[in-house]
Amino acid sequence: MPELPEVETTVKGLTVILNQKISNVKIHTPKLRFKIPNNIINILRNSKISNLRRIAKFIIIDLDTDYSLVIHLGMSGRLKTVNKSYKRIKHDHFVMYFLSKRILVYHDPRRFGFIDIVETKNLRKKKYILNLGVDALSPELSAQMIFEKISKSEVPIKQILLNQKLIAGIGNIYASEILFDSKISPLTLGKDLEISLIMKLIKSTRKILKKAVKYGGSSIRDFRSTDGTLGNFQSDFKVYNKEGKKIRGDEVRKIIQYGRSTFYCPKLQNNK
DNA sequence: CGTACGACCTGCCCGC
DNA sequence: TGCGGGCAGGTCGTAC
Repeated sequence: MPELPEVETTVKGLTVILNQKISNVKIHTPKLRFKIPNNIINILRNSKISNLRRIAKFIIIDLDTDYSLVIHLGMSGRLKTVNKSYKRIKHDHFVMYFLSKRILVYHDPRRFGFIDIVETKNLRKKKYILNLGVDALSPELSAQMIFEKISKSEVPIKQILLNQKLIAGIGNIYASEILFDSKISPLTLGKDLEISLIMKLIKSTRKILKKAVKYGGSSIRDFRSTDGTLGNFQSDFKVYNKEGKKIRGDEVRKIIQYGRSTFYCPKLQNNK
């Protein structure tokens, strides 16, 4: 998906609907990853958008009632905001119309994303939120805490970075980029990471993700923020999708870990 | 319990 | 040109 920076960029792009009143809602595809709740239309209609936020890779749209709309973009989900001239295209699954004539469209070819409506006070009790670890950009992310949680882990650090129960927000692209930046091999087992290396890893995590947010999300060549403009970070990938590229005398390699691609430089990423 | 892997989907790109 | 295979930003359920 959209990883943390793309979700953050999407949320920022949604400020155009802040305080706007929903006039109508259309569900064109009842089931995405999960079924869209039946009562969603009644709850959304005539309510106003009161707040927008991100929890890990989840988009939270708070209403001026007691409810919040939750959107996860899966692998290929996008939100676009358009004006009255909107023509529905393939994979536009869910559409919200505003009194202002602005329109919010959820578009998702693979339908791995989902849309939910929950009482705001119960949001943190939802399983998909409850199980999340500390946000990758939270100041509360500490090396000590991560060290304690992975000090017995036989799982390679690349896979650990993708575990949302530990650190939430990192996905497959930024995992490779973060490991390259911190000069840590993706193959290093959790139990073999000294605390000093974990500190380095956290530093790189903040550096890489903040930069990606600043540039408006990356990532994949066709990521667009809600107004349709492309993210700019793609030119900044050092290793992801760069198999064979030479970096300071080392060559980017592609390996498969747990069925997912990892890109890294074996000599540069030597944990020193 | 932690871990490993297939499943869920469509589209695109590559090689034959 | 067409077709089959493999791969793609994520996460969950199941089987050890």
